[in-house]
Amino acid sequence: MINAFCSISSSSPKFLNAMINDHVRNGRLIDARKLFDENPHGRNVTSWNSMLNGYIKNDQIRLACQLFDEMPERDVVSWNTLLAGFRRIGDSEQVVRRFVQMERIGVIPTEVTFTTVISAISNIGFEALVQQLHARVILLAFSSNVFVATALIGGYANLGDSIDLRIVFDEISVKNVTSWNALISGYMKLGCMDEARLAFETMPGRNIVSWTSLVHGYVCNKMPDEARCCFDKMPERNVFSWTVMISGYEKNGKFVEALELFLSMRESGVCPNQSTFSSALSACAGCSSLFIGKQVHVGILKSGLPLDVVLLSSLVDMYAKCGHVNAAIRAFEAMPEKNLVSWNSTICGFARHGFGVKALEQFERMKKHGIRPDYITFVSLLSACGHGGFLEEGERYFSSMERDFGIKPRIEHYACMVDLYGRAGQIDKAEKLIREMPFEPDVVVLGALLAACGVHSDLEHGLVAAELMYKLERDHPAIYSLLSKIYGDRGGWNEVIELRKVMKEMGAKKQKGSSWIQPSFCVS
DNA sequence: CTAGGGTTAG
Repeated sequence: MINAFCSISSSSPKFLNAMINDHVRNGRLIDARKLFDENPHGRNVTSWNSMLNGYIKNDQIRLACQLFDEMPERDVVSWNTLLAGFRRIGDSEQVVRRFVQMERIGVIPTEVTFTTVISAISNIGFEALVQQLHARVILLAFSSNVFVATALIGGYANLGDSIDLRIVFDEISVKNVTSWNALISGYMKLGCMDEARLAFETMPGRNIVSWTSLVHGYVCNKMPDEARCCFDKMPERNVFSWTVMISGYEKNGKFVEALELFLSMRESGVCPNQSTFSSALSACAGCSSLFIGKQVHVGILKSGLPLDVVLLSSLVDMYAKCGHVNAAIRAFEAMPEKNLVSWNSTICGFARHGFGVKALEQFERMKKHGIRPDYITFVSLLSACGHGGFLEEGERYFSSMERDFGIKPRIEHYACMVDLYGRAGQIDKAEKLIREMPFEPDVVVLGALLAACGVHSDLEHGLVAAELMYKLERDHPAIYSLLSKIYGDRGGWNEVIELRKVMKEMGAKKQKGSSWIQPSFCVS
């Protein structure tokens, strides 16, 4: 009896494959491989495919590639599986490359192939391929396939094409909740609020993802109150829904609301994950709440979640922004692997708390570690130079960013430079920079110039700056407070009185400085 | 045996 069983298991590919799949489903990769190796004669393409899938589902893409190369024969499923593997790790380039390769050697793609490729390129970079793949989908009569069409909805959403988005959706012969959800997300991404709402209301059945997509859509369209209203109506919430709403408040600058909601989540019994904690830390960073930030930190440690790079960088950033620069550095040093973001956070932390020299030193360390700076690094560096009064260093960094690092200065960088020149009293240089920069000056740039004119009581340039600012934002308080300061300095009291009157009429008020009051609740 | 929708630091 036992012998009979053994002979079936080793000679029947069907049975062998079922066993391999069972192992893979339960994460027993080693057992699957052992079974696979022990039955060299009972294997067919499907066994190889199952093994390939096993590596991919267990995030062993390298081993998967190795196995793929060893395969004696490959069918379209082998290719589809490999493509899915690259998509899984977000390697769109490999997906496209392998897809082209497979076509070249004459493997006929299936609906699965298109679903995988289209959804992989929807992320970024190959958007132009969406229409071309769509054309092939039409020719092969795959348009009505719900999987293919759902992937195409995402593709057209990325292209900003709400018309084709709808056409693709209408082509689906049997729509399901996933395709409706893709439609909602797509419309929301393009800012088509009414269409998204209508789709949500008319769809036959909603699930938790539909609700979460709607909430997320409101968040992305800067409507946090609408989002909350929808969030409150949800029949059930999971960690995704909570995280979307918490990070939504955070992204819209409603930091206290974000933290209050984080507290409610803890009371609800739903466990936060790395994203949730990360968003909570950002909210603490946003409102400089060191008190809550520390408690969130403890919560992370107590949760036992793996500390990934994203989470640890949020932690560094929180401490840096809350002014606890030492803790930021300690958290940074404790990171097993550091990335650009965590380096940036430390440089930014030094810069904004007046440790200009340390910010520059940290930048040098970062370069020694072989990390390439990005535009954010330079914003921090230039602002460090501004706060420290390092005019020459600032000029040097500014000119090196494009020359040595290929980073085109953005308007933020020009604003830093205007600030730098302005503080040094070189208002003409600041003005020249503004005239020559390839952007229209914005409120930040003009604000820096106005501030400089105020500090140095430069009436002539101050008036010009104020006039420009007036065109952008006629009731910007900086205009009036700074002009009145300049006139006041020079004893032009009639002008000051006149200005005060105008300010009163417009309701402009001098911006008040205030300290951050810690919200008086606790997060355990 | 292979496929689609919702979160993530500066």
